[in-house]
Amino acid sequence: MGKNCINQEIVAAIRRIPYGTVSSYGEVAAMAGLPGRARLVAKVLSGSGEAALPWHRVLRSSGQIAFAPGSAQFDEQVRRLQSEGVEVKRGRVKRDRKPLDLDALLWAPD
DNA sequence: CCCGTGACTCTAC
DNA sequence: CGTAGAGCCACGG
Repeated sequence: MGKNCINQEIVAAIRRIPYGTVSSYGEVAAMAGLPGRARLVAKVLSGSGEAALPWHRVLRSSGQIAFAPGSAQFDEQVRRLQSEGVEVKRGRVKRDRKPLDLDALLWAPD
């Protein structure tokens, strides 16, 4: 039953996302000990059907909502996020990304 | 076994 | 910003 077990890990990770904050599919996967399995997280989420699960706190790595703008699910997610005080603009949540410049790092004179 | 299909992500241009 | 390509994994035809 490894598959079901993995499922639980993912669900557990999603439950750990604090109120009023957001995470990404990739992050959730990593939290569940499954680095690189973002698509699996999406799969699990699409079939969980658990009302209590804070699925709305999971976004793309870009901060963009994964659903198509205007769709019922999109609207629902925006509503839930806003109700938690999360600011959503054009289907996207502001979140800071690592502005790491690997190129400059590698080419650094020393 | 190959192929298409996703609530995905990263790098390049 | 936007598009493309490649990588990723699980499932069903």
